[in-house]
Amino acid sequence: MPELPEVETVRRGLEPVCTGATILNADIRRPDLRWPFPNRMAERLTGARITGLRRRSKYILMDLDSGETLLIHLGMSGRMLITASDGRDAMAAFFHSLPAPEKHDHVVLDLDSGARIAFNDARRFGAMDLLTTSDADSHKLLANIGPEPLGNAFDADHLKGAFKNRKMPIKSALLDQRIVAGLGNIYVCETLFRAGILPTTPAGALSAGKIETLVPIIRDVLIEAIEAGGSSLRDHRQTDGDLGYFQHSFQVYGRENDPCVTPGCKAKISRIVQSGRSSFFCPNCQD
DNA sequence: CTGCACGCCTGCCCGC
DNA sequence: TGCGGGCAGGCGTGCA
Repeated sequence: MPELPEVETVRRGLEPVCTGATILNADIRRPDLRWPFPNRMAERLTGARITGLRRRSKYILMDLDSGETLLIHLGMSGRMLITASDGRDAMAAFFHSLPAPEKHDHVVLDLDSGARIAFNDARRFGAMDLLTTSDADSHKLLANIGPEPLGNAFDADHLKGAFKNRKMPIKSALLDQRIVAGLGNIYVCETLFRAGILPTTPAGALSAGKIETLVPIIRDVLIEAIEAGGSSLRDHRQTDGDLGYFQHSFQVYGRENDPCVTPGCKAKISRIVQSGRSSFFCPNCQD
């Protein structure tokens, strides 16, 4: 599932073919994803030049020279597929060479670079919106998101404040986007394993020392996953269609009943359900 | 305010 | 081989 590292990987894949390119055609192939598309989205995208691609939490922000920003959320199964970015003459590419849209290609952008960007999302938990670039941070979906875990605003003091007096299990707290941006189920499980913290521990019960170790562990887990090109599981693919491979590095996620990777630990990985989501942990290494 | 259940949506995988 | 059910889960909504 696209969490922060996968979204960052997609952003990095899109950047070289998008930045500086003009959208020649926008094909909106259904009226909605999770929510209806904004009014006249195709018209507002057509002719706009892409000035940059940013990421905020799990959202991709495509800035346009029209003064608007296309907000993209991949949801659970969303992918951005790039095809035909081979430098051929753009018009020839349009009329002769681009592949037909595939199933679940809901929005297809043709760029003057000859690239075709297809937003493909089987489950349609994804979303798109167009917002005024200067107001992007106050957009409803972005306004209440916490600090970027790889940024300077994320530190132990921030977490201590967020966790204080909270009875919510640490698993849920780290999934709460208002506390820290971009973490999903996979990386929270991996983080808590590395930190030696049981997912059921009330956030407010964590010692200052544990919270201090949590910060660099969260950063390391995310950075390693970004460097590995994002994980994939069943749905997520990188922009070129290849599967990511951080999935091979999971130490607990998806490993129920498998042996713990800690040398000398003979325990098996457990799975419990918290707030309807699976938590994987080692009952011996985490407490 | 807090914490949690629910629904959205489809594909995949398992068991029969 | 086909089919039903469970599961995956980000995130907004609504409830206690």
